[in-house]
Amino acid sequence: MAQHDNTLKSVDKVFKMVEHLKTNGGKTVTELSQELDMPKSTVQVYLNTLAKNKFVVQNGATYQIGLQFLQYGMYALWNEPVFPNVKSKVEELADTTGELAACFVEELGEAVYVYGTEGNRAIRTDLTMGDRSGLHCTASGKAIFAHLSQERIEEIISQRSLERKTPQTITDPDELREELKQIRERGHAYSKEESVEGMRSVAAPILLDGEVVCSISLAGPANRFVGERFTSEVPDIVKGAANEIELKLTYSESGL
Amino acid sequence: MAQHDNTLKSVDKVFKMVEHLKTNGGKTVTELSQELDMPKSTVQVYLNTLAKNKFVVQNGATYQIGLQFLQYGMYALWNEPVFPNVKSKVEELADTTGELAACFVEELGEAVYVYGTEGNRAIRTDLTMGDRSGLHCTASGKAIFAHLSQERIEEIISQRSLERKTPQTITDPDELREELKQIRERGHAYSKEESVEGMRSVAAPILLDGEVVCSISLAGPANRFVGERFTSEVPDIVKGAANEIELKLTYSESGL
DNA sequence: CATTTTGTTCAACAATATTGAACTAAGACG
DNA sequence: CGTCTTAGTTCAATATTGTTGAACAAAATG
Repeated sequence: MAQHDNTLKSVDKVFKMVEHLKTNGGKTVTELSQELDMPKSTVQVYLNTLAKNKFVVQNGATYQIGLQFLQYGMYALWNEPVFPNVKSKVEELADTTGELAACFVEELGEAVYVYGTEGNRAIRTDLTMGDRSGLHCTASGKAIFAHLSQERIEEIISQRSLERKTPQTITDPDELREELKQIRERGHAYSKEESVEGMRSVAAPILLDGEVVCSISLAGPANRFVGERFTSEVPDIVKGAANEIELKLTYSESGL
Repeated sequence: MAQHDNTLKSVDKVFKMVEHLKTNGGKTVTELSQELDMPKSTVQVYLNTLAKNKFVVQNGATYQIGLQFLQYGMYALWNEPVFPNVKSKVEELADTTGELAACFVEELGEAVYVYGTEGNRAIRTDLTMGDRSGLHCTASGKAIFAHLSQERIEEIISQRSLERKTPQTITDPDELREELKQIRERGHAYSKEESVEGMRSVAAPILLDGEVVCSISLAGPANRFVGERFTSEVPDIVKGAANEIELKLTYSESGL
C-alpha cells in the first residue's frame, strides 16, 4: 500500500463488501465474516450501516444488495441531458431494423453501456445497463474514443491495457491510432467480432459543441452484417439517427 | 443521537455526501465544504474515496454521481428472478393498451418502482426507476400491501405514516385495512387519484408460492379510466397478464 | 502583476473503527 | 425435553484511522 492514499479505509471496505455481495449473491453475517476475513462483530457494524442507508437489505438471515443503488444510478443516467433523446431514438432504431440498438457513454476512460433495446430478430447479449468495458474493443467505444482530445486518447492508451477479448480485438496501440483516424474520417466505427465472436456492429458518435457525449450503435450477427449492408446501409441508418439526435440537442440547447 | 447506533459514522457521512450530490447536482470541493459544513480537507478525502471506487466522477472542478451506482442497481433488479418475465409483459401491456404500464416491488415497507413503459397515448409521469413511495397510496403498492402477511401489514401501518398525497389518499388505518381486504377478495387494486391528481390505475399482484413478489399496473388519465372499462375491462387485462407471468414462473421454477 | 479564490498536502490529535469475550437465540439431535 | 451446536448480537477497551488547520500550490480574477 502507498504511504498516503488519502482515502477512508472503512469506506473502501464497505464498497468491497458490497462488491462481494454483488459477485456472490446474498450472504449471512458468518459467511461474510469468513469470506472477507473479518470478525463477525465488524461485519455486523458494516451491514447495519449499509442497511440503515438502504443500500443493503436484510432477508431473513441473509443480506442482499438493495434497490437504493438503482435510484442513484438512474439519477446519473438522466443527469446526462442527451439521455431522453437517445433513449427514444435507440428504441426506434431497434424497431425499424430488428437488431440490437445501444448507447454507450465514456466515463473514466471506459465505455459504459447505458441503454439498449432488442429488435424482434436481435441477437441476445448478457449486457446489463451500467456494464463497463475498454473503449478499444467495441464499435461504440471506438466511436467515442476517436473523438476525444488527442491528449486524452494518449492518456487512456497509456494508462489502460488494450485487453484482448477475441482474436480480432485491436491490442496494438499503433494499429488503434490508425483505426481511430479512419473512424474520424469515415464518421462511424465498426466492430468485426472484436468484443464478442460472431457479433458485428456499427456505431456513430453524438457530438455537441465538438465534444463527444455518447455513441449509438447497431449490432447483429456476423452473417447478417456483411457486404453492402455492413459497409453502407447500416452506417447510414446509424449516422442518420445520430444526426437527428444532434439536431434535437442543439435545438433544445439554444431554446433554453 | 442514540447511545450506540452501531454504525460507521464516516460511511454515513459518505452517503450523506452522495445524497447531497444527487439532490443538488455536481459540486466543487469548496461548495460541498460550505454546504455540508465540513473542512475542505475532509471533503477532499471523502471525494477521493468515492472517486477511487467510481461512485463519484470528477468533471473539471466539479464532482458528480457516477454510473457505478447503475451497475449495482441493475444487479439488484435482475437478481429478482421475476424481472425478465415482468419486463417483457409490462412492455406488451403498454403496447396493446397504449397506456402506462409499470411494475413495483416491495422493499423495507415501501413500494419501489422498478420498471415501466409508456404506450403511445400514455400519460407522462416523472417516475424514475428506483423511486420509492408508501405502499398505501398507489394501486401497485396496495396490491402488494394486501398480500403481505397480517403481521407485516400491521407492522408497516404502525411504523410508517400514511402520508397524504392527494385529497383521495387513504390515510386512516381502519379504512386502509378494509381496502386491503377488498383487494384480496377482488384480486386487484384501484387507485382513484390517490397519489397523483387526474391519474387512475389498476394493479394486480404476482404471487409465487403464496408470497407476493411484485405487482403490475396500468395507469391512465381519469377521463379514460371510467365506467365498464375501469371496473372490468382494464382489471381483466392486468389480472390476465399477472396470471401469465405467474404461470411462466411456476413453470420455469419446476423446470430447473 | 497583484490579489483573491480554490484545490491540495501533511502531521498532530481526537475520534471512532475494531476486536474478542461474553451473551442470547435458534436449530439439531438423541 | 434437555443438551449440544451453531449463528447472531452486544459492549467496553484499545489501536487504528478519520479529522483538522495551517501552510502551500495553482488557477482565476481584476
